[in-house]
Amino acid sequence: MLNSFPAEEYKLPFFIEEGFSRRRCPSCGEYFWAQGSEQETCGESTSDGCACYSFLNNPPTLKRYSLSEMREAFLSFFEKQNHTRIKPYPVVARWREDIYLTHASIIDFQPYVTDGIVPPPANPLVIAQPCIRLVDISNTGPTFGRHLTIFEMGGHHAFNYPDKEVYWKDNTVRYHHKFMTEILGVKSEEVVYKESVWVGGGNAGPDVECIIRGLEVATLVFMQYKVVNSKFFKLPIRTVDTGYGLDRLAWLSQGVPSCFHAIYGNLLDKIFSMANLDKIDDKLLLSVARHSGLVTIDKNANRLIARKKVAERVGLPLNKLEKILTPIENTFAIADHTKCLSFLLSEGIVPSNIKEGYLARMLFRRTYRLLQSLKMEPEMFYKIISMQVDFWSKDYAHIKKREDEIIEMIKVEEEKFKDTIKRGRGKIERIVDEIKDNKRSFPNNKLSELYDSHGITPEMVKKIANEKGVKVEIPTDFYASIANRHLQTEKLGKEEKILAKEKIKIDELPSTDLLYYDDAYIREFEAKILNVINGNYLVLNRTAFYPEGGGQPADSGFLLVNKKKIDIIDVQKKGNVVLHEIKGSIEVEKGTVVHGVLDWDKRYALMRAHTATHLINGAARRVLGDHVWQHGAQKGVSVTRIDITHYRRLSPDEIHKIETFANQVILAEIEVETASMSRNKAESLYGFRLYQGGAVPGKDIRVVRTGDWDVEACGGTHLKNTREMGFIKIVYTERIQDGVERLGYSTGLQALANIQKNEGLLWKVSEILESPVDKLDKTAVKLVKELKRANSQNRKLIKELATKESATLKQGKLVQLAKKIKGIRIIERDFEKKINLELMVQTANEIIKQNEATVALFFGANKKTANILVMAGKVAVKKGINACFVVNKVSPIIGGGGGGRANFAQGGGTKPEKIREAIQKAKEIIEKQIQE
RNA sequence: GGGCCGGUAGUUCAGCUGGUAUGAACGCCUGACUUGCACUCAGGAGGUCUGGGGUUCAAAUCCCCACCGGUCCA
Repeated sequence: MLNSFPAEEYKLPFFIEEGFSRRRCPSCGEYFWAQGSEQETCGESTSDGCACYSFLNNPPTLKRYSLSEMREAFLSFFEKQNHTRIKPYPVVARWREDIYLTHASIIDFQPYVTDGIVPPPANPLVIAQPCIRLVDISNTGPTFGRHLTIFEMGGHHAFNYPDKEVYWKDNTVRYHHKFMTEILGVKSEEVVYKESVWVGGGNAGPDVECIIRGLEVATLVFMQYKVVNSKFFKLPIRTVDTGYGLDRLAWLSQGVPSCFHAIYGNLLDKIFSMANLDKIDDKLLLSVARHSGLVTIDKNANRLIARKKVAERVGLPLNKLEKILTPIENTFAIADHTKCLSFLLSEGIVPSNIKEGYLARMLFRRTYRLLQSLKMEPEMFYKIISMQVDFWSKDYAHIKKREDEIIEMIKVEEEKFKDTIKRGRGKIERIVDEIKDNKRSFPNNKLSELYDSHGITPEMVKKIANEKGVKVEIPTDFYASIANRHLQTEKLGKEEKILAKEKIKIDELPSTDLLYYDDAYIREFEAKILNVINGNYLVLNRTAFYPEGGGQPADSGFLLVNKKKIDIIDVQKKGNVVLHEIKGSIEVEKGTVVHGVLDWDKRYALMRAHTATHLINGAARRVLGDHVWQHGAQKGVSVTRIDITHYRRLSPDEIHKIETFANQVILAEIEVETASMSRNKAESLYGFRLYQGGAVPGKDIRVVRTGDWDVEACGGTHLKNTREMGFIKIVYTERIQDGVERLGYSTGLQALANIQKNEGLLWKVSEILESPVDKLDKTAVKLVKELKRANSQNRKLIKELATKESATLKQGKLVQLAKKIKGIRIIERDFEKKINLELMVQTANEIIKQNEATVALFFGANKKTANILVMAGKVAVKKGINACFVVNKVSPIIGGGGGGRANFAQGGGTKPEKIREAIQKAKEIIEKQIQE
């Protein structure tokens, strides 16, 4: 991988004109451009210590800007420079398959714009994009706001096409410089440009980082390469990708101790006072802030090492600084995380244990722990979230609309987390108690298991163990070892299916004309054969066969080729070409005209299913809330399913409501309209709700709209009108993941069939129970009650029987079977064909209870099996009886095995005819045991 | 998308190298002693060991499937 570009790449006319010169930082060794002769180092407050922040209490700007003022200054400046202002995109990147969250402004335009598939919404453009970067989560706080999990990136972007140049490196830097100096009023010689290389998201290019008074405030990236296997390939479109840290710029202009002070102002003060941190030594805070650039927590450097450096410079003992700073940093993090959560949840992320939902859960749990560490009550969480909602609604109105849902989801999360903690505590206590009893140390593998499988952090284990006086050592590489564990399992699980596909040069074939998009109701069509691949894949110039896609299975049917019927067994789309897989193989000339006929019953059922999916989705959103998104779907002829995000199990009421809503739409006879339109238009008309089925590729998007009920980007075939569906019935629901509910449903006659099936079942049960259907619930309750009573009575009876049985034995009716040797009674009893092990055991128990100097030798045999049971009282065991040994030795005679303990053992076998022989042998062994 | 853990009394769990659920604690019921702090003591009730298959003489325990839940990572 390239780690530097030639110096030429950075030698811009602007630098030469303005008297900038290229220098090398003696501290970090990197090259930079600066104007004045005074600038010796790169001027950035790095972990190498090239500089510290000199803007604190001493901002270089003409005035102080709040974040929203800074945003406006940035946007309007670039508007004046002929950039079009674009509305921010969501923080959840639903239009992309490769990532969950928007972590830079350029994300909005990848991959379609940067790859040249779709034109940009404007060119050049300017945007202020809220971004989420959870990779920086451990730095959020300790770096005083240089890192944030949520921040706003100002970006002015230009997309340069081979035939249309907008602007490139030189102008980009000129714009930047103009903004910093003319608008913000920073002195020109205070702006330092550092050379660097930017690689990310499969793209790369040179970039310059802009440093002012120690703080990096912007990165200007010149994206011009695609990275494939560590090699760079020139892209046809060169993209100006700039990122201005609007939060950092606000910080710079205010000169306050931290970026959090700059962003949140009064809100931060309130959180501080909620955390009982009213008396903060501002002087100390500022002097720590000056050196906070030294701190960066990553895999190589931990919090303590960074803190040590700061402590040295501030001149305080490490532990004292640690004690003062930790609560402050935690409060910073709380301010940041609660904002991040508000944004995430407002866009319908449901906390769960998979995908983006997991990120929300992780963020929640981290914040919750931070609150605990500050001894803040959980109610504070809600208060702060509400404060955040109000604070940000001024600029992002949609957040306020979702406030109730946000609070509800946090409530559910809190309950879940409390449960986890409670369970965890119990688990730890049990382990610790056991360790204490055995005086062993806490095993490390237990620590990993607790964390990995039960979500219990080693810190929590340590705390609880310490309370109980057991020492726990957390290995320093604990989290690394967990990561390692996952790497290993990942390797094992990665058994990629290599589909040995024949090498078809699909790209060279003309794209298939898709008749089903012109009219979804075409059942028969004429087409020409363009190609036959491998003898069994037909390529036609046009087709009405729908290829598998968007959760809709492929059509089936047949083709008439030279009057011969050929069955279509699968249809797939590769690129723009539809492949028809046929049964068997065929030899046919190219250009032959064929007649295609669809299996219409199947297709029509799938159309109903597909439209039904949109209805259910719309209904679920109305019943459950706006956080509901489609998480996946599979259409079927008899049952179709949709997975939706929701934070709770669906109640029967909710299911019925969804069902009712969907049926009301059917009765309302709503037209289903499909339209193809440009991505930009579709997004601006309907918003990102479109992407229910995930990211959709391509320049143009097919939009399926069911009145006001539902709008989705969808490539499937749909009914013309909802009335054709007839009827819809939800037949099952299940929870496939925490936060994801699956709904299964059928339409039309199939729905009726499903109901009839269930009704049939009801009738059958009613017949069996001899109870009318409407009384079945009561009958069932009664029956279960009775069954329980019968069971317990049965147990009682067995006990009673056992008592009687033992009494009989004692009375001597069967005394001939009892034998006394050295004071030990051997009671032999044949239960014959009535082998009831429980009765045998209970009877033996009773006998032993009466006289511990007894050995019970019970047995029974029916046609199939034989059983032997030996039980010895305490006295008998002391005399040397070992029931287990006896049964073990004897059971093979009856063709089986057996075992147990010294006082009790049972065995059996499949040769009942040999039972007498076995018992004889058993007696011999027992007698021998007593003799010895 | 991948991995790990679990489902046993009303509750939290033990038992799981197959062999009696004498299961434990808390809760519940009855009685005694007390009448104020998790009172104490004596006794008792309470289980189709999530469901369905399989292996076995024998399955809560081993194997497979389904359902329900927990958790870590991308």
